[in-house]
Amino acid sequence: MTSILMIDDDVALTQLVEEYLQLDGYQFTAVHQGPEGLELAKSNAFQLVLLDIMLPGMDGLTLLKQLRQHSYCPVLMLTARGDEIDRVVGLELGADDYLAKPFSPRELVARIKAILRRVELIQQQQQPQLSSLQINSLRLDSAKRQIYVQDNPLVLTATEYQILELLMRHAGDVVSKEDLSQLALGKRLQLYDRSLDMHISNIRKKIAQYDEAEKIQTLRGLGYLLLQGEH
Amino acid sequence: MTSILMIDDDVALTQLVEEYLQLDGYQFTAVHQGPEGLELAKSNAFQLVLLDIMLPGMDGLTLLKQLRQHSYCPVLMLTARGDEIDRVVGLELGADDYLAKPFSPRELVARIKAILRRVELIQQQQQPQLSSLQINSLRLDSAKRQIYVQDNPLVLTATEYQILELLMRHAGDVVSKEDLSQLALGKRLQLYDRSLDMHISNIRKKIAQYDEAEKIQTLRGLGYLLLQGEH
DNA sequence: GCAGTCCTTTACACAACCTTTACGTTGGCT
DNA sequence: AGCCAACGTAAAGGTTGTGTAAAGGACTGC
Repeated sequence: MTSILMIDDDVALTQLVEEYLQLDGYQFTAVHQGPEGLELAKSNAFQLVLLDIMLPGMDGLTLLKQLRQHSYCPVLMLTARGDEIDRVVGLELGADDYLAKPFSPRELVARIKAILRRVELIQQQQQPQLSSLQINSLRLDSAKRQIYVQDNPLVLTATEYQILELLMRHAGDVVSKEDLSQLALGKRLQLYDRSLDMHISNIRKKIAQYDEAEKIQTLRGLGYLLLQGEH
Repeated sequence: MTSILMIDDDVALTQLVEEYLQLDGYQFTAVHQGPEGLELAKSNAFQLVLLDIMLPGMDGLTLLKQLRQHSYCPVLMLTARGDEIDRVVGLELGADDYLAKPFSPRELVARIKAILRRVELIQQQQQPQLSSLQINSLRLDSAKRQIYVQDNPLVLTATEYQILELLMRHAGDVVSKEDLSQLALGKRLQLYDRSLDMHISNIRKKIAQYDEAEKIQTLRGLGYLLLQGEH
């Protein structure tokens, strides 16, 4: 059961959110005071915290800062103002995403799911994994931190290796650019940020040296995909 | 029981509407002051709000804006003028539909039903869904975001996938063009807007590559339909 | 300092995609 | 039958996301 904690002084809003999230099968708890919320969040009993920036008693950003001393529980920030500064500060303090009020329940649910999916991806990464993996003509040797194309070792930079390993470990599934950026580059994907595209381009070039057929597929608007099996 | 709130200072009109809506089995409440209406609407006790643009005490658009900070309760705007500007502003603020006064009670009821039906569709969308689904020779794998025709994977664009998934999840039911447009294209269907028709046409072509018999049926004036079972 | 390596940004080209236009067809209606 | 609105779809148009070369920074080791 996925439990979500909402810290917001707007009681009507928390009730609305509660209805929607329970429809989606989430366990929901709301508190309306900053200090109380901090205590609950620190308990690590929740998989996700929805945090209002404007709180009576304790500012949301302060709360987030204190929470981060104890817990890496994912946090989705909410704010009444479309305030860019809060946004930047919040993301720097370790918020996982940001949503401006007013928001639609649908949008909220979508953001929540995106965060939870990414957390799951990260946890998968951390679990003991196959140290060796063969995808078509690509072979991953994670002990040696080396990837081969038809037994030719690829000369990859650290970032390129991470991206390609991610794609290989999820071969057959689409991996979104947002996920790749957060997991391999360690930053959120910004509008007009092309650096991930460049890494993909470079990886493709290096693979093509040895195997013209082995391709990273592009799924426009969705992400990248390494096809499993025959093509 | 479906409850409808009407915010309009024209008492004669609210009484007229009350008669018609009660005939149709709706619970009806009318208030004639903006602030009072806002409070009631924020309570989320109503499934739909009929909102006059011209209000004493508080402008309808202002009211809508404030309501949207707390609630995504569907709103049908009413206005005395055939004012396009109000219309655009209102829809941007998140009104669900717009009706120019004077209107016929029949038209009003039709609009109300359309909104409620769509809200229900959206709520269905939000509920946990089967990740896999077979409709005749079509198979949906929503985890992989892929649809197969007789085990051949379809190459669909994001929009085409959304449309076909919607049709598959409501196989056996007619899905209106208005609903498809709002849910898959994210915009209201405009007069002479043929883009949805084009998407349907393209989807049909792609399905026909693999199965000539599998057809999306057209129900003239109603929408599209994917037939369940044998045809 | 300088060279080397790597990541990111910039800039432009291109391809994929969505929408509009235009014209043909269909089906319900009187 | 004849009309008209709704629909089918090819082709053109416009928009957006992606591919990639080249330049710009940041960092490291010498």
